[in-house]
Amino acid sequence: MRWTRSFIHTLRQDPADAEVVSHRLMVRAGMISKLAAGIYNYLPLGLRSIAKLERIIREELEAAGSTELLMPAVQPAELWQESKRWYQYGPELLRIKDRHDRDFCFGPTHEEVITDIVRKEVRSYRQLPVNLYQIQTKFRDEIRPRFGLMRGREFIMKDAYSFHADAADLDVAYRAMEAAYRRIFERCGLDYTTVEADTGNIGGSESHEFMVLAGTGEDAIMSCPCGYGANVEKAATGEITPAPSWPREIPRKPQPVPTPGQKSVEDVAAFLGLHPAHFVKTMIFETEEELVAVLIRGDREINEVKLKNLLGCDHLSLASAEKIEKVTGGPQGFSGPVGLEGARVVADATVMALPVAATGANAADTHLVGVVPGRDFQPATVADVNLAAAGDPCPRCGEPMAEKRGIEVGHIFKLGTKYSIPMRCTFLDAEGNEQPCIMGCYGLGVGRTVAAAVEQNHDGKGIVWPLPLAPYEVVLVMLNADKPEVVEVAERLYGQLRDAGVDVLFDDRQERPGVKFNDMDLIGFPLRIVVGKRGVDNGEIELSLRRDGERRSAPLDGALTAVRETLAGLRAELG
RNA sequence: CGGGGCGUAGCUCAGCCUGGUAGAGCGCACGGUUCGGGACCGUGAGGCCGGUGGUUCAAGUCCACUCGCCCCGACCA
Repeated sequence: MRWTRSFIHTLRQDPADAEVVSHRLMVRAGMISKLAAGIYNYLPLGLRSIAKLERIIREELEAAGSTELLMPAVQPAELWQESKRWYQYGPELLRIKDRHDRDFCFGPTHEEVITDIVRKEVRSYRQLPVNLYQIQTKFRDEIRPRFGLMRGREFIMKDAYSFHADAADLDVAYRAMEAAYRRIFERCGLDYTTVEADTGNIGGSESHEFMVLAGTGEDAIMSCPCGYGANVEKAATGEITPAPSWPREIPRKPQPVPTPGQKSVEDVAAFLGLHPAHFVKTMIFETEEELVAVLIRGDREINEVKLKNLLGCDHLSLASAEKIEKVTGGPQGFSGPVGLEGARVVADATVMALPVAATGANAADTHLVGVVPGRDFQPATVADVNLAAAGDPCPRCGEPMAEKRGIEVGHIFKLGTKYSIPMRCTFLDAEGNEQPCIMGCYGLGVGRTVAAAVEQNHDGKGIVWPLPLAPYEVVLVMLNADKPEVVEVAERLYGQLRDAGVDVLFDDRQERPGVKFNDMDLIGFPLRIVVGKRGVDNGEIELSLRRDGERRSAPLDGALTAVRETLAGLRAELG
């Protein structure tokens, strides 16, 4: 492709509305442009990177036994009512009406549609398993779209769904898809990790996320050199370091002490000469049906996702000051478990491990010191609702874990029968019994993966594309485009490269060298070839890699060979 | 949904406080000089100052409403 025939428009200045690197650089490089909040145009350069990723995805999924289909973006409400998600999804689901006033939605995901497709066809266990995927535009009306393609409202996603006669067969497909995902991200040249994940709203038994590691990632993940990795929402820990020993005597019963105006654990601890870990922090949550007092050690935080799963509720939030006062009898900031009767008490294991503690007294400006868990209060439930933090011991090997940030680019689930039962997607087994299909689903954010690649591969000048995702692998830069001898050489070389099947963009613009070089650095083509008057006079061209910028000359008549060798070298690095 | 900010030329922004003929840089067009790391000189085109309604002799500027966009938050007792 010739630059002058393509549609490539770089920006000299950063767009005012772009915050993160990938968004900024992709807009500046002319790969995407914004149409509305969270909705982007994929311009020719951007689309090429997307298409390259899609090709890799297709190859690996087909190899893993999945078959492509394409489902409608617009879906009838009836299906979503069958699965009950029509009522569970909030405003994130874009609902629309047709001219007959019938309800539809723009699909944020396709479990309902695929289940409908499969239930209409599958009758017998002999027809299973089924494994289908699509690459398609989805829409989720996010509360706050941001970060360009990283978190748009409209986005391209690969989603796959599998249907099985039993859990063992689902496991086979799950492992195959997991392996396919690994190959996909490896082939893209991305540094990634997998983590155990919470199954969230989609539900199911087992789930893994694929995270591209980048300091700017939205998700916190805990990882251990031993190989354990988990989303912080799900992460377990080994035994947490015990609190320092109690610096005074343990009374026979809790002693109230005045703590005027001291609400936060840190403040009260300092005020009383104790360590935050000596405290039981009591937080009152409310769900759709009850109030719950949750106890956590004072130096720890509550993991609300764990808590939500434990309570099995749909809604979870901190209770208002009024409700706290009503249920505890004391103001916010002075709650404690001793004598608390208005709410179910859930204690984290770290609390029960405390030999003695300080807590709120459920009375204004008062705390209790010398509270012995199990003696002075008895929680209804003891569970792990602790939020893992950097340095906590790994649940598998006990070594300290690190907290890293990642960009979630893939998420696979064992769904089980969450959709097949309500939607009656069933088959007859070998004994003639009707059984629900066991399902898996497998998502991969296409645009987000490309954005993550930029997030992970850039420098001060622009993008540094990994070869497999670069919009073009090679850019041929013609300098001195007003010199006929240069034009002749450049045109001939471009023809050779094109005929040889090299993925090349020919910068045939009449621009000053500085402008061209800066554009190339900004867009980040892996291999740059420069043809200019200086080189032509010497019978040479210049090659350089974007990632190191080192230039080397090659004889003009050996140019094609040099390009091929360089590309072969880059491919070999990817394995 | 709450809080904050911003909407002025294709892009990045000034002008608004203190009302009085619409600005800069970049980009674009033309001419000239330059030409291997975002050149220089000259000339020029380009704006219902997001929209609506007020106040006023007069509104980009003040007021109200509205739409759009961005940021923070929507949890830590």
